[in-house]
Amino acid sequence: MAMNLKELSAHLGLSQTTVSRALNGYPEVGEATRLRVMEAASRFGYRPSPAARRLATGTAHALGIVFPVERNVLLDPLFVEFLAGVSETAGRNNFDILISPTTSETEIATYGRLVRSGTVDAVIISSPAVDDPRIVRIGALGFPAVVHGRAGEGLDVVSLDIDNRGAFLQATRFLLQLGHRRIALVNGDERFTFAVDRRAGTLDAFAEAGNQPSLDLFSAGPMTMENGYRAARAALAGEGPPTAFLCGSILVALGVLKAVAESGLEVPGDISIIAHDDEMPAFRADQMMPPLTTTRSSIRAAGARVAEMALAQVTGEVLDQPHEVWPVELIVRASTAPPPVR
Amino acid sequence: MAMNLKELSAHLGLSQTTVSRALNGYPEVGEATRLRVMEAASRFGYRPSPAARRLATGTAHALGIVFPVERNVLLDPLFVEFLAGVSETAGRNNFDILISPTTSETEIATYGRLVRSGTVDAVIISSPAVDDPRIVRIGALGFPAVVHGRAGEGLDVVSLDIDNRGAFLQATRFLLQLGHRRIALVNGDERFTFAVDRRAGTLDAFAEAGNQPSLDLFSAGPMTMENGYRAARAALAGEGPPTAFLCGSILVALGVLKAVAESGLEVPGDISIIAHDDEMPAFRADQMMPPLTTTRSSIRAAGARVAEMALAQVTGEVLDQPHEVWPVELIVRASTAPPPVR
DNA sequence: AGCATCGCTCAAAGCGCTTTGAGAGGAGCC
DNA sequence: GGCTCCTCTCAAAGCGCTTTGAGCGATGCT
Repeated sequence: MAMNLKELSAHLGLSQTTVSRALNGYPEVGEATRLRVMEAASRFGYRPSPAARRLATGTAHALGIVFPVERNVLLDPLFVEFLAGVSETAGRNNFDILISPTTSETEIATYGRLVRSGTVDAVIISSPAVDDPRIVRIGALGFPAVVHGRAGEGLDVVSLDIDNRGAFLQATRFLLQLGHRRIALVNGDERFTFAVDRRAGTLDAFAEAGNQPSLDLFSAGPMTMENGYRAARAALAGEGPPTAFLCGSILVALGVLKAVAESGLEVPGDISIIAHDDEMPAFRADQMMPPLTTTRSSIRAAGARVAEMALAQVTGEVLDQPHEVWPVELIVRASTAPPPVR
Repeated sequence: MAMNLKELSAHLGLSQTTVSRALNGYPEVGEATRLRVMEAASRFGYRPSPAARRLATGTAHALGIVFPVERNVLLDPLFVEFLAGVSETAGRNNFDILISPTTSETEIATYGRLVRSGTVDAVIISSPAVDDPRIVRIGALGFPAVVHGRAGEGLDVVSLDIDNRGAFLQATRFLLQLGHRRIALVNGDERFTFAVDRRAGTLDAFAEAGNQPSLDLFSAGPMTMENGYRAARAALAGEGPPTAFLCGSILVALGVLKAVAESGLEVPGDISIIAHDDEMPAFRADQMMPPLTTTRSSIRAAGARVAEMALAQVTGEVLDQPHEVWPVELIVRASTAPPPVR
């Protein structure tokens, strides 16, 4: 087994106190002593036992993410990318990441367990629903948490979200300016805040321009290719088909593209497409045919920042911005054009 | 804070020993006492502190997965699905899952840290490379580990793999029987064992039939749509284009489908496609157009079994099968047909 | 010189659990 | 009754760390 503190201090002829303090950067220990301790520690490959430290300090040095085993269909590739972001900062600060598997029904209980057992110091809540009971619960518990998405109004839970509403406002505004009127929205599941916000942004643009949105062209569901395909088929087959599609993700856009192609229509000649791009490396908007116009925001960077915000709370640091909202860029590529004249 | 053992036993008028034993199912405690203890524990919502238990027993009650922050491009959606499987069994046994973020260079060190610090009781190694140093290392350490994929010969590390070689043997055999001769393989990165095995299986089928494979049609790379598309474009543009494609994943097949469509060819009339299907719920082979012929194996089920194997090692259970290899089914759907006559 | 002050170090007391070794009481046997 | 043998329970000793409160020279001030 690895060396423990007792042995190390014995080797050094110092007390455990001094060694521990030297290693943890307490000011009470002399610089010369500290150096000597540090050197010996790395020479012997000493690593304090996390369990012991945890027990003694009550801090876990870990971030918790509850992993919804069944619901993940919605998020699959996005989740990994987000996780990668969280990982990056967590790793840099020597924090572990604990994934707690759970089913929807027991999800709240799982959070409670995580919180109370002291296995983690802070919790990250991703893709919150509207009035998400998880957030309400965590808020009530007063436990360090960061929501990736929009947290309810009154709750003082730290959150980071991208400006979904602004993004879809911009995107829709752009389509309207190009002359599109019949615009289809293939949204994510509207129980989630991000989807609600996107819908709102889309409507904002119509209101701003004084145009009537065609609500029959709005749909919501899991952000998969399959659903994009299905929604687009349905929209294109209806009377008064759309001339443009707004898609919740690149995956959805892929499905839409396919449906459009099958209908013998062309992008962007007949149909314009704008998708929201979370920057999944496996699905790059600029590599699609045609390269997609997108509203872009790195979900990975968001993950990294969310982790930072969580760590800040753990260390008692005060965030000057408890609710960050990141702006989203509209990147115009080749999937948008004025609607066909007829 | 939650109640601790001391308080609970005080309430019950029993010693900590007895309460602890009652809760952990030791035989020394009377049935009546046990019931009384259990009842009180759940009534007070008592949960033993993981940290304390960890320290006392030296067992972490957690499984470790090292999460390669950069390499994940290859695996994105697959990884989540696998993780979901691991989660299921881990959760059922009250094991936590620790994700340790790492970059390729420090990956081995990360494993070492995980192993030595006692943060986890077992480690899961996914998508091993040929002669993967991680496995060699873990094998040398004698630490409980399960490899998802093929573990090197001599190393006695428990592993679970699907029969990649057999799968591609079957698939290729099927294509050969249909009359295809120029068969393209769009493989995963051939540093990984699964990809090597698939290539081998493909060659096996050619050898078995006494045919020459067209190695110029074989390619390898990340299993993304993009790469599938690129590989297929290249293959179709060359002289002596293929009449069939073998794809490493559904994603790859999607890219191939697109390239085929762009070349004005039809599936399966002009081109047959078989893909390996890991059963990602977001990309269902039977929902594609046309529904894809696949070699199918649930990566999620594999994750669940891998976790079981890891737990077994932790509890000292002996696995009668330290190297499981799961058979893979060939599911014939609508993307395969005899090659066009000309 | 005498006092307070500072810098450095230490012994010891937890943190909340498991586990060892032992004891108390009852049953079973001669 | 006296003995052993179970059954059930307990006190106490860790697990490896942090942290409190104290001690002990050396330094600075009057």
